[in-house]
Amino acid sequence: MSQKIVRVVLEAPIDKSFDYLYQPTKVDDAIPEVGQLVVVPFGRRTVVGLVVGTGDSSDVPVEKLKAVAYCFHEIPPFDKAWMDLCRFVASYYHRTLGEVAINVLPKMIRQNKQKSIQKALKVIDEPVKGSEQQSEEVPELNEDQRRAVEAITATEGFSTFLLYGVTGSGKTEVYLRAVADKLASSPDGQVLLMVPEINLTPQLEKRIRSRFPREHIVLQHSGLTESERLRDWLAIMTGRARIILGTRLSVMTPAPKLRMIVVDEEHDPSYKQQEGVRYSARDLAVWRANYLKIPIVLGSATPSLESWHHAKSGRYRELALPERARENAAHPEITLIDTSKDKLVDGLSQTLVDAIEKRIEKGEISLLFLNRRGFAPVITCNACGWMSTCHRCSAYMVFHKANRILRCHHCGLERRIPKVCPDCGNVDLQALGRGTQRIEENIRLRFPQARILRIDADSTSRKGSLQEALDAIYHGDVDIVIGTQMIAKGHDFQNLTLVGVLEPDAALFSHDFRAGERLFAQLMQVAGRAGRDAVRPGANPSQVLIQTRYPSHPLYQAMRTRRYDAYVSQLMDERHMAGFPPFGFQALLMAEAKDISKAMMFLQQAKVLLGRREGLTVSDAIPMTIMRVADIERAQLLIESASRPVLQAALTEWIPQLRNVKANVRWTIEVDPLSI
DNA sequence: AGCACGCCGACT
DNA sequence: GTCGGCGTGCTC
Repeated sequence: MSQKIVRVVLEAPIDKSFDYLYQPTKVDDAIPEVGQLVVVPFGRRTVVGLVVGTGDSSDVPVEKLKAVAYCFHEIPPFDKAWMDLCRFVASYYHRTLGEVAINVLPKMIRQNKQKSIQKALKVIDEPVKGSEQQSEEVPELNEDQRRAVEAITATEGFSTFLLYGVTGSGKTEVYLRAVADKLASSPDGQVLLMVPEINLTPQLEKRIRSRFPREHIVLQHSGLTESERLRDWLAIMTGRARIILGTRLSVMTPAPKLRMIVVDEEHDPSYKQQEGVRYSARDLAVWRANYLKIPIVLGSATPSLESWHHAKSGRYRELALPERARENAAHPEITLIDTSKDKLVDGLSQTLVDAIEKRIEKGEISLLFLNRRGFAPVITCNACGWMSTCHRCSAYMVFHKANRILRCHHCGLERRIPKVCPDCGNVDLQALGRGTQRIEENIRLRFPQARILRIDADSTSRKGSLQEALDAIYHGDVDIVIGTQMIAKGHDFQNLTLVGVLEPDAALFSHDFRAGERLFAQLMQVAGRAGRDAVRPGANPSQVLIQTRYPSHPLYQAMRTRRYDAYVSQLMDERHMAGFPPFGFQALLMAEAKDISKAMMFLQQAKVLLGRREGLTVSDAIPMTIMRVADIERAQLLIESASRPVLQAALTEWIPQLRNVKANVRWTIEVDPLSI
């Protein structure tokens, strides 16, 4: 009996494996091992699957068994560590193993493009041609940097470091030294360096390549062509690639000799996958490091509250870089413009207009930062500053235009919009965060002679257009740059000496409890765009002007004094009181249907199924106004617990029951949602 | 997830 | 009389 049974998982929401027969076709065709990729017939189609077990018998009647169509023998089987990573992701985010494991593979493999795979395998066999010498000079470390590097390199086994330092404090140099140390002490080891968005930080790749000219360095991000992605992925999984520089998706690469992980800008929301399997790449990186017993470095000027919390509790080791690495690198001067005194005219204060004029005269560039991210509007009183808060959970209630009501996205409470301000009786209640569209037109009117450049998702959709725009700034071909958060990251520009922040307040009073944390991070980053080496002959220091109605708000005060820690401790208190992360854990059940009532009915049924549980809070079903596609309506149910195990146990029991509900809605569970 | 099968409404 | 809507069930 030479026929073997192989158990295979497939990319489908079916939580079981399927058995197949395997008959060797050639003499050298070995039986597939656990971790091997195979191609199998499944229903009417042929799909790629992952072998999770082998055996001599099956519970399925032999006549029902089909044969494995093809085994990827040329690709080594995945190791146990990678399989366990996928298993963890599947269980934590409540997906099937097949969905996770197959979903993270390069498209070329998922689609079984054998010719391309053969070609890529040939390419990675060729020796890497690196340049001969190190072209970048290695900078001296300051005292704090040296201490950080020593702490990291002295570590054996698992440890999470939080490298906390402002822009310009030299975090990158610490990463590079630690990487150099790891690669030297582990001749066949690999290191993974994660960044939020690689196309915005091309200079990091350059710097790594010149620092490690002889090493095999590969990229993993969604901007690569499919054949590049495949080639580099194979170089990783065969252990040839030594340095992996990638975005969130690189956390799932099957590096067999991983010795260290770095997560730069660990607070950045783009580490959260927002489609398919909605994982947090930062959290998975920590899990992976723990599993592999290797060190991991999380770096940020504005750490996430989760990481901050762990650093304070001693679970992470905090390494602070309080100083700027280069002595002549001055901080830009941050000034708050009180818009209750300096009134906005179509979004611009006189102080800002004057400042821009001055820069144009001197031939310097102004950057106007517009935080246009889709905030659901909160109702506010212009006279006394009252806000539409939910009296049940102290979150902000959101204005729903369609039926003209206020709704709390946290508990589901609904309320009529008050006709007058409940605090002062003023009749002039407004939706906060409106009117940003007019600002750009207004700027063009005010500065008709200025060369104005707009940088946002629309204006940079064409490949290379962002680079062109950045080049224009670099060469001084513009006077005023107007941009969204895209421009907050990446290069700093010598001749960019003024940063104006136009409408930041909406984020202060967002229904999204993470908005304040994110705004702070963004403002710090955008402030860093102003020329850092401000000590040029005869130059004034760069200036950051923030227009706000609430200059005494702790966020802005912390901004002005650069004391993130002061603001964080206030945020921590708020989160603690509300039971929000990092003090509580959340999951969202989201339902989509053509008819909102269908989605709502499904969620109500789901809530009944979940029942009442000790330590678990379940909101009402909440209809959402943010609709992705026309004709599709969304609603959601929020599940919270102070205990992760309690939340996870409830989800594990609940989800199989949900699968049996026949309500004809699309639904997904999101664990640890970024916003609710 | 796909994909087929199956049972009820407006069309050549 | 058929074409096609989407509810239901299965895939080794």
